Amino acid sequence: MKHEDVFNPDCQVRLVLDRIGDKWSVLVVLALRDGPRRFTGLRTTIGGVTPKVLTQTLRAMERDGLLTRRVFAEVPPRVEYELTPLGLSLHAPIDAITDWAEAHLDEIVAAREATT
Amino acid sequence: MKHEDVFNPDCQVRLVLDRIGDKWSVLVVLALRDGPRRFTGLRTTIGGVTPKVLTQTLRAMERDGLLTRRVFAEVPPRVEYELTPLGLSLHAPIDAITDWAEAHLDEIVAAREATT
DNA sequence: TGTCAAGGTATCCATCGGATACTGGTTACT
DNA sequence: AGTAACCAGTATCCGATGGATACCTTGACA
Repeated sequence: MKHEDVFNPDCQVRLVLDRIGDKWSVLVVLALRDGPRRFTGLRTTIGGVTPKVLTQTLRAMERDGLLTRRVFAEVPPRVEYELTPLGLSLHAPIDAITDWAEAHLDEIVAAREATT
Repeated sequence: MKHEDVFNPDCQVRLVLDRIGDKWSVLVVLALRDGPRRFTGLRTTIGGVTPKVLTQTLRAMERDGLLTRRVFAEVPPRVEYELTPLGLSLHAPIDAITDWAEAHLDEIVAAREATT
């Protein structure tokens, strides 16, 4: 089964693309690259994300088995997020994209400004 | 400049990620893999996209230099979309993602259903 | 006269992302 | 005793965005 049927809206590869294509998931994976992080740490590291949306993103990624959420019964509360092996394996494709983005950034910016 | 500053909301890599992360752009690139296509061809090939959104996607990709739009002065009208070399170069990272998606699909679906 | 083709717009509505404010339990400080 | 701080989120509201549906144009043809 090659990805010819990616064009089918019910194709499950589409489900995965939508998750990866999510605005914040990629950044969460990058932020967790070097080990577990806490909610506020993620929030301040990833610039521009609001707590509501970060929570939604983390919950969705947890549902999909990309990361684990561990709650410590302490005060003040502590919650640690950590990538699962599945989540870690995302680094390869994500690196492919960020590398591409860095390599071709100027072309895109140039094209965009040419039509201004 | 490594992608440490991807976390900065003003980082331009983020701009590119948002474009790639767009729900339909990836599918457009895949649909144009084998050469130019016409609007209706894209529309029917890519399941579930409405004309308005497809137009928005194509216009944005054109602005960013990922594809060209060629209008033939005929009746009925003919418009062909074709990837630029820049757009073609996207296939490498996109393949990395779709391959990952196909490889880990069942894990994700299993995780998702485990919490149902 | 009416219909069809292709490549879109126009219009409307639902959903989602984002901004801001607030909560709760405990410990530390005054 | 009172109060501020800490952390991980909710609660609420609003504007932007995505999607569904209907419609437009022009020329050939029945």
